[in-house]
Amino acid sequence: MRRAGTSQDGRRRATVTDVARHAGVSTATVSRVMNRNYPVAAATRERVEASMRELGYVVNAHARALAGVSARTVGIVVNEVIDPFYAYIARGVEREAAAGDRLCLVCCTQGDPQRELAFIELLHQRRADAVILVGGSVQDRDYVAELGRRAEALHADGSRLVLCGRPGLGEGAPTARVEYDNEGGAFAVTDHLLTQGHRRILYLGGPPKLSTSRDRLAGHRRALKARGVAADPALVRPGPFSRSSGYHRMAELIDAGPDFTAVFAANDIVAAGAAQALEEAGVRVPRDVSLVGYDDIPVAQELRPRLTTVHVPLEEMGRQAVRLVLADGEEDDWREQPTGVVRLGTHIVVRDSVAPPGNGVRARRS
Amino acid sequence: MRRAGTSQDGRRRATVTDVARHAGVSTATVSRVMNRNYPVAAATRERVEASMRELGYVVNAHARALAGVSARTVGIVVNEVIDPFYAYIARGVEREAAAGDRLCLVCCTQGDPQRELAFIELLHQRRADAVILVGGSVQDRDYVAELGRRAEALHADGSRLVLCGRPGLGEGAPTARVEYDNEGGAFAVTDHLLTQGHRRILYLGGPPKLSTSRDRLAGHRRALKARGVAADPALVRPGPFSRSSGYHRMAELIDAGPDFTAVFAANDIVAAGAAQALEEAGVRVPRDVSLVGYDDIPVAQELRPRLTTVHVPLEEMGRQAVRLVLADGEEDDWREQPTGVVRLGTHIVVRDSVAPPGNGVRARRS
DNA sequence: ATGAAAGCGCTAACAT
DNA sequence: ATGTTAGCGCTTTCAT
Repeated sequence: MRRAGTSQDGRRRATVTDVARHAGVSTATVSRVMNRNYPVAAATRERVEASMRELGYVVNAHARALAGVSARTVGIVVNEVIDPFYAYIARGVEREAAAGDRLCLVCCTQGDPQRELAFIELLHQRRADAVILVGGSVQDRDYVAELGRRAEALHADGSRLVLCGRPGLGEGAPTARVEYDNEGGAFAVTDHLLTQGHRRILYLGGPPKLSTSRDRLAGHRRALKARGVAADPALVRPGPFSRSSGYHRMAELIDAGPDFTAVFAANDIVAAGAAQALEEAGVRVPRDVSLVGYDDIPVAQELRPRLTTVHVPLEEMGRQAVRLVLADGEEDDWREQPTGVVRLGTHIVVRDSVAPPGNGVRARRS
Repeated sequence: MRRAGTSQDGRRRATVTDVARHAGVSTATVSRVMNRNYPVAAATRERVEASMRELGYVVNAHARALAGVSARTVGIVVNEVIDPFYAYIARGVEREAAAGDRLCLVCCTQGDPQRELAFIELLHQRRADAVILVGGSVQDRDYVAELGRRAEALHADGSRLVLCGRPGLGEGAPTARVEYDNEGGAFAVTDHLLTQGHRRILYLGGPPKLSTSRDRLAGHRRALKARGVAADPALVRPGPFSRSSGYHRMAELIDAGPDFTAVFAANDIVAAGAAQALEEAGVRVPRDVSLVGYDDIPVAQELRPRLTTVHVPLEEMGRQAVRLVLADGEEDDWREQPTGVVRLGTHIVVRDSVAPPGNGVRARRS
């Protein structure tokens, strides 16, 4: 390995010491010029800046961080950057971080909790100002306990674990949280279907262990109950949050499933898959069957008919996640408390995929 | 500001020294245990590891980097994380980086070249192993020269500037490059339209100063020329790479534009907007007018009719970008050379949005 | 307004 | 196999 400080062409890179010598000042002065946090004579400043330019000086962020300055970094851990749900949240985080003059370390777990833990560790090693965990997770007892320990460790180092769109870790854990009304959105959209007259609603759910899935299903059930509609277990079909899963589950159920006149897909991606299966089976939306999704990502507007769904303020969640723990300039007072929760609303957005019950899909077991 | 090394509860965080003392060994041994790069007696190792656990020791990546070890970080600079074009490339970068045990700093410029420069600087300060610039850019002379200087500076510090899907910086610049056959894809898809019998093809281009736009337009023109079809300037309409721009430009041209029987949108997003305008105007695709896009991002499969487009190996571009400059383990031989280029192919993917010329859209100026 | 010098936490010679 | 120690490049008291 190349020795530290030695460049490709063998010339050492410039350091504060070099700049100081070149400008005929001390390193302290150079530091003061860079950080503008202390008075420096205009002439001196000029000279130092000229030297920096001439030597092609680039400050070493690691040295700076080691000397006790914040690394100005926030870490964000998501399943998948290409999934719009995460991408929008990531955008919010990135923008708010950039506004606070910070850079963003993005980590993708691909849904693997072990990888999630590993990334938290890596971000802790880099002394990230905050570590933001995004999206639903398995709520396994041991896992939650382990996360609690990590939260503790981060907090002890002056950083913070932020849970964005996922449940808390229990009383003790020093985490901040950004929630959205997941259950409420599911309630609202189910109620919308009910209001149109639907009674047999097929629920194409998410992975059953994910907190997000559970909350949405809970909202759905509460809505049914509120209207006194019996919850038929045959109408609840959990599965992965993927387009292909939506497609396959839907195709299967059209072929040999229970009767239904409406479909509630637990997210828009699953809805897109379901829409294709419906289309291929010649089932017209919304004339024969109504369809709704969840999240309100762009695909909802591209589907035909355009998809009625639940809007989730994804980008805002990302922004709040960083704002919650990183107040720049202002007094630290209330932010010093280790836990803080922000709760954002969701709302239904009505488009063209819902109508009163039509022919529906009838059981036609072979 | 809280003093470095002092945690929330006032207890100092553990350092190698603490671990060493606790385990009754020297700091060197602790380091050797962590890095597994040197023999350590099994018993000693156990003891050290126990101490690390007990003290909740988390290595400080900055101290490590300062001591001369790579920061194991790659920087990626994109326009926008929620744009699938960039998101897929970012995914490739992230995965390849993770495979090489590195973390990924993601920066969004929102299309602003100044911000791009600022991010390059920030990534240099953090001593990223590589800085990957993604997507087309303005090829303004001064700007290219400035980028060249940054490439030089990075290279002098043992890092590398990688241009991913954008033109080189000229002979001298020590950059690596990942290209894709942008011009060729545009040629192929135009030729496809021509083969179907189209002669009046409306070209809904990208921003005229972007290299990506230029290359695509060039391919389009070459295809026309190859078939001896005159290039009508009225049929070339540049504009932003956005859905709304596609929508508005299309609507306007339907209303009061030149005749055409096919539309080539310079990317799928623009195509999605155009498709909506066509739909609203009652122009049927592909019966009345054929439509093609570029990039082959997921929306192409959601549109109805499904969009014929040009596939670009986005994720692979991202992977290659990091692979090109960061070979782990293997000999450095050929990678030592400051410049390297990888060129990836593109290919047309035929779906349902193209047919022989139909009624087309006729000029009906008000 | 500026300088001198003591760390920050780690790694890698160099010793033993 | 393990210990000693000299930096890595910066910030920040404490002097002046």
